[in-house]
Amino acid sequence: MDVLALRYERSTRRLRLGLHRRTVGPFAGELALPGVLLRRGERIRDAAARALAKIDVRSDAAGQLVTFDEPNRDPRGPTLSIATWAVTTDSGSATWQRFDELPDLAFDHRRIVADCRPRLAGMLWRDSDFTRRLTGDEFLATDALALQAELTGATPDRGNLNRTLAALPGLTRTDRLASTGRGRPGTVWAWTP
Amino acid sequence: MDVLALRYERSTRRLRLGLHRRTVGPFAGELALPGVLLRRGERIRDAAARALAKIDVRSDAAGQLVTFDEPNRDPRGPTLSIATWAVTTDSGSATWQRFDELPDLAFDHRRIVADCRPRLAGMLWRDSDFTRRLTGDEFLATDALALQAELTGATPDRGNLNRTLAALPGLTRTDRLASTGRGRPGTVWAWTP
DNA sequence: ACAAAAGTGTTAAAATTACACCCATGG
DNA sequence: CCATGGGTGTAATTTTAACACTTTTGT
Repeated sequence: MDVLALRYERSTRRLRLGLHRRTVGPFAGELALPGVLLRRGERIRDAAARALAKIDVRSDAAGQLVTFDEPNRDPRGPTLSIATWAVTTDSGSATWQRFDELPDLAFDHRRIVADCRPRLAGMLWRDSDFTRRLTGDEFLATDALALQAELTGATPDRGNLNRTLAALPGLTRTDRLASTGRGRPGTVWAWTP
Repeated sequence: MDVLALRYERSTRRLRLGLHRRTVGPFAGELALPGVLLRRGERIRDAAARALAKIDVRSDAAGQLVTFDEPNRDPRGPTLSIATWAVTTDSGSATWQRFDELPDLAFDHRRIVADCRPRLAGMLWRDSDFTRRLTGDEFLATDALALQAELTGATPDRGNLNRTLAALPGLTRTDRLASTGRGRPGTVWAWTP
């Protein structure tokens, strides 16, 4: 069970993946996705929470992405890996890296990330739970832009994204503005419930 | 590990799911998806083959759908279930039932099928491996129509489906016709490689 | 006034859907 | 010649994408 722990850093407008430096076992000293072996009868969600504890991060939710079953992925022997996502606001003890600046990772974790990134990108704006956790309760269109850019690797059109936001159920634009320094201040978007 | 074993019956133009009557354990006597417990280090594909052996069916390929982890799904204790699909032409020793005429099933298998059916429907025409196994090397547009109807529960528009087929890479319409009895004979579609 | 940042408007292209109409075969 | 099944044509609708233009702020 490996977790893609995501954290959106509002100040820098970067989306980062939480990595964990291994201390033991194979690939000791290298960075890896936080992961644990699934205990018999354990729920995926609980295992994800255990994995996140490795980087001192809390997150109450996680969703499953895919299951990898290549027998050679772990030199200790063949194991399944269920890849899951989680979103957090804690920075914990993790090393946080952007998707576009990923260092080498232990096991087949680069492959896992490469495989899961487009899935996460596809969930943005479509999976409201996922989306809302990433954006937080309130955000600016620029944050939305940054999130999509970080996930997909390409900056979307501002105008089109504004319309996407306007069409999202549960999301409304407030009449408040937020200034970031220079330039025209942006409108604050807020989730309803 | 549970397998949704699919079989397209050309003569009746029905898509059927292979079910297995349990002889032991909980739910003995009831119908269930063929499944096995994943052995340590076993590949999903191999486990699926073992499961299919329960209904005396061979199939060289399978793909994963989702993983279910509800702890109460099996009265023997909490177990994960990776749902996978497989397509076969053998009838084996299974009970074959249409999606729309599913009897009660053991465990949470009805839920699994309900959850996976739309996923399978979404794979049709998009996942060429899956699609090709269902249709066989050659088929008529009517078979395509039947497949989509059986998977989605609604008959699509014939004209639109014809165009969908025409746009599929690797698929070509031959100049051969096939008569089914009464009515105008249909054109044979064939996969290239 | 100008550059930077945010937002609106308009249009083009593509995909989805719906439906009317024409063709080929068996009785 | 007509019912049945198969196929083509056309148009409306919606989605996605692209790009030009306007507004608001700080310096």
